[in-house]
Amino acid sequence: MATIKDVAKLAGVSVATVSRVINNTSRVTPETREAVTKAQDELNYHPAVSQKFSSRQDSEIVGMTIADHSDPYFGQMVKVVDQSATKEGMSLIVNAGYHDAGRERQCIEELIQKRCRIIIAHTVLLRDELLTRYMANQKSMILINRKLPGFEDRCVYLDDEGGAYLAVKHLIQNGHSKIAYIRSSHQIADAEMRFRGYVRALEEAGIMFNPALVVSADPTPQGGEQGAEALLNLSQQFTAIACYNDMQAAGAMAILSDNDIRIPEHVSIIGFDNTAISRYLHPRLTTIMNPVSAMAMSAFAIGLAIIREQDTKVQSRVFTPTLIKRFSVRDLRAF
Amino acid sequence: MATIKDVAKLAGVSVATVSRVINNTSRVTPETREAVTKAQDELNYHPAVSQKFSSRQDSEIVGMTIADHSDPYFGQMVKVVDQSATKEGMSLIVNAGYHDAGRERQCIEELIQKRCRIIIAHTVLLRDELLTRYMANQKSMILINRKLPGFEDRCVYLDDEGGAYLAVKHLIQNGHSKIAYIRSSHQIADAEMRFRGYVRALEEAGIMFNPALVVSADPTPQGGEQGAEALLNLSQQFTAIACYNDMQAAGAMAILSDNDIRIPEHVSIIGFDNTAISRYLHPRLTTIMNPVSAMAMSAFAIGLAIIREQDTKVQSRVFTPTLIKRFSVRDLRAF
DNA sequence: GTGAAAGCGCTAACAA
DNA sequence: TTGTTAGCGCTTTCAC
Repeated sequence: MATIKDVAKLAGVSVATVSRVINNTSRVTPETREAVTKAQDELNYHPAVSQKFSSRQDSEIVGMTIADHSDPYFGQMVKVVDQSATKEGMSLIVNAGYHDAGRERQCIEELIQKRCRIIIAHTVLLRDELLTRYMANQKSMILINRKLPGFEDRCVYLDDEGGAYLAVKHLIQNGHSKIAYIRSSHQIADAEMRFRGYVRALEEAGIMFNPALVVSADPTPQGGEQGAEALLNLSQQFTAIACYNDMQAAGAMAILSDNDIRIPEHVSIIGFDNTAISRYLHPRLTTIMNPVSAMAMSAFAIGLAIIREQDTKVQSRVFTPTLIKRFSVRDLRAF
Repeated sequence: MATIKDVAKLAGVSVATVSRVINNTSRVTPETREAVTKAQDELNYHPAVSQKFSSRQDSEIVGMTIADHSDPYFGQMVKVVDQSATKEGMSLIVNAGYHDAGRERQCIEELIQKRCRIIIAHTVLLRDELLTRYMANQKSMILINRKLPGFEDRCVYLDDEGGAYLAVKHLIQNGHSKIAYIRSSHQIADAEMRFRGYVRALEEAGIMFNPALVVSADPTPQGGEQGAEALLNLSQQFTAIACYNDMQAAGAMAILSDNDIRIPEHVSIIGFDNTAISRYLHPRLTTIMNPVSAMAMSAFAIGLAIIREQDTKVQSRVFTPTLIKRFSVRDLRAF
């Protein structure tokens, strides 16, 4: 691989001059520029970015940690941050932890070692203590989907409890009272919060919480299938199922349909997240809007404000989920 | 941010020693190691990776370009490469071009500038000429989903034409002859190849190709909706629709269903790619398996073999799609 | 086992 | 406008 020296030699100029034409950081005669450019592509020269910033302080790269590249939920987040970063002339690196605490930590460590200017971390398995240390040292590190005591101004998250509450309340308002819940088997905060929202909605309506109506499964379509099967095997009565997320809802719907249980005629179902898929299920799935893109944008904006030393108060931190009515919930009161 | 110097000073040793304990590249007394480690986390020191490799030749990073982070199709690819890379102790950087030729080029350029050891490029808009130049200079650059003349040994791709042929042939074998096709509006090779497969299957069966039965749309659910609407408005007769991909099929199914057209009773439908979503549509979608993961693994393996100077002949390059029968195609001959 | 010092490829200050 | 040179933070010889 050719270096700046090679280019300089071939063009008959100094490395400084080459550097100048590359970054056009100062005036250069058309002839020298020409000579340099020519040498440059004759040698197929590509400046090594890592060196570019080694002499200076900064790096112009934003780092991000997510759980899983193949999960469209994160895909959406990454896309938004990527495009925002590009707009600011920064590049993006994203590391995935795949639901493993050790890897999650390594992801963050790697971003620090790569000297990212901004770090947006979706980390769910790291202990508060460790995370606190990272946050304290990385001034432009933002947490997404997590509320860390002492760093509220750098946390962006959804009101998960409120979202689930909204979902279940919607079912109740439609006359449902025997409401099953498929929760996420992952030991993470939002799983717990959503579950609490379910319980609160029930309590508020004076409906007895029945533990037998709650099953735990992976937050995936497969999980939804298993959850629905478990629910059917219980032979408990229920007229509706609330799910941890749309993926589970998709799986559950498939199983119900396989068993000739019609949605929403026989059983109503409600999801969470408003994943792209939810609009294309049959029937189109009623769900809770999770403004992932807006949250990701906000996280990036906060990070940017920090490194630009601008006011950071403008950005939203906690996001409110909203109900998206489609066709998977039946109004029992009408009959 | 603390540097290796700071650590050395605090630990009362030389930078060389610090470097040694960090990489444990040579024996060090337990006491010095202890002192260094202590200084290290007292200062919250994280070695700057970019510098680590600046003195040497290599970088231990693999780069990848894709079209869109939010597309699960690419998410799957990225995940596989990520995990393979991690297994080899390498890290991954991925850049997305978002269906823009300029950005696509920039993505590759960036990976080169970051000195990736292996580059896996999914690039569809770059001209052969330009790509040839990159391939010639980057010996461990692999193309995915593209066949570039002269570099066949570094191209991994699917037989798209064969896949679409398979899909349409399946419809024909089930007694269909009025078969509509929703093609991708993107000007890319695989869109063209899949379309050709459709035409060839028709021709081979002696069915007249009817241009009026072909509509063009985005390779997304929205595109599928538009495509299906267009098809319905044409008021042409058809008993089946073959789609460019599963996303389009999902959108098309929703529209048909909205119009009380039953699948597969009234209209059969077949997708392409076997995206996760396809199993959860109603009815479960018959589609063509696109072994993205296997292809991505193979691409990485080829890259790895190249930098390891190992035999590269072992890996598969062209992948064969297979039919996945589910419930969206009706057998007309049975009636 | 450890340190001094050269070198990696680049930028930026300072001279010319 | 251009060249010289110090320096960025790290690794790696080569002595000791």
